Amino acid sequence: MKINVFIVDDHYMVIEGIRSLLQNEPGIEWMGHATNAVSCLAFLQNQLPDVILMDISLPDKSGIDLCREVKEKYSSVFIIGLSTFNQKSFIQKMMEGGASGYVLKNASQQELLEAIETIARGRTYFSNETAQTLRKNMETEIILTRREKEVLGLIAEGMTNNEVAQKLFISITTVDTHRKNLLEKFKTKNTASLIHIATQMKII
Amino acid sequence: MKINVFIVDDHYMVIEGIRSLLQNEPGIEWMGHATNAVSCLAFLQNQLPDVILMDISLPDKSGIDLCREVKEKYSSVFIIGLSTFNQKSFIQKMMEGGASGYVLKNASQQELLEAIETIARGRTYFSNETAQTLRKNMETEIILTRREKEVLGLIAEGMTNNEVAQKLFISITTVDTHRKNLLEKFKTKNTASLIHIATQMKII
DNA sequence: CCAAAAATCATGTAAAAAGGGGAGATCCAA
DNA sequence: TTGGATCTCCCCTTTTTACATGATTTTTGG
Repeated sequence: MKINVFIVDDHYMVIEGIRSLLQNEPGIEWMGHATNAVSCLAFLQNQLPDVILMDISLPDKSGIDLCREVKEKYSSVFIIGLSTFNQKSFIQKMMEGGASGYVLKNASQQELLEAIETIARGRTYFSNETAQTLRKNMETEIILTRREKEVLGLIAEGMTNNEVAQKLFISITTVDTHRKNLLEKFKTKNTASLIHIATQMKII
Repeated sequence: MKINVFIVDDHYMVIEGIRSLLQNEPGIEWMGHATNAVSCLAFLQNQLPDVILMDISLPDKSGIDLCREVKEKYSSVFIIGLSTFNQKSFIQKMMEGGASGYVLKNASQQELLEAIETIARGRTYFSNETAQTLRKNMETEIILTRREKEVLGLIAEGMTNNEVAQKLFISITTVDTHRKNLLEKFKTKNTASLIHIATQMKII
């Protein structure tokens, strides 16, 4: 029995690339593609693939959210995260959202096939580099609370504690506490490196 | 006469995607691909394409450097920058490196063809979004001096003025001056937003 | 419902950055 | 050779952060 594959990605070239890579594979049936979250969900109302290849960045919604949504509604589909970024925070989030694996866009045909076949069997798959990244950063994952993310974002925009406090209708000392906790979580000693790291990690 | 096209990109799927998009085009001859700068240069020693589609991020060398190098050696080839990032700094640098245009990876088949054909005729081409970005930021290009970049990098690492001064064997007040000038150039009012913007622009 | 996590607020001191203004030395290109 | 850009240095004041320590109130997940 063939594995029905669907892809969600806003990059035409990637869609074409994957289609081309999978076209002549006897074990795989290409069901089609979507370039955004909405049309993906629309498609799923009529047809259910076995495996969805899903980009983490989509125009209308993050792949992470879409992943969660799809898994809630259709728990039987298996999702493979797809991205050019080999970054822990994304992988982690995608997995939390219910993905079964993660493949980088520079994956070879073989790797891609392996991922699809492994995941269609209900197992998990990570491309080599990804697995490495996961292991390496597993213990250094930084989890922020909603409020901390909010404060961090405003600080990155150049706001002072005072301004953030006014914006969020809280005390300056509270903002200061959040800031301290952020410095603590990121193991940094000042705002400059905090913002630098957080920006690189695409948290802000 | 057919336009000979070559592609340099470390993402297999993108290569396949473009190949698939161009395969049945009568006016275009697919010459092959390279996944890194070295093999690209090796290829060019034997054969010279009319147009090279070049990713800005390659494993061994930045596309910007490769672009410059290729144009120096083979001034007759036209280069199209290829990227998922619609960011001014990249586009600008790629153009300075001698590229004739810039296309985003979510370009449609039509857009891609248009770009190749336009550029093969010696003209320049920008995808819609790209052109917009270019215009929008044309006047806001930020040029830093060597010393400023150096100081900026150290600040991003979490160093204080004092620490930077010791590291660079200069006075604290000098570092302070550089910092002030950086804030001025970036039109920011504190270090947090300075680092945020600079990091996003990949200056650090 | 209850414990844990998150968000809130406070006081006080020390350190660092922001903002303003001024100025000499060097190097490079027109 | 001269003017512009860059790098260097200094003083002073105010604002903002960093660090230490402690505590109360919501939220939230099991």
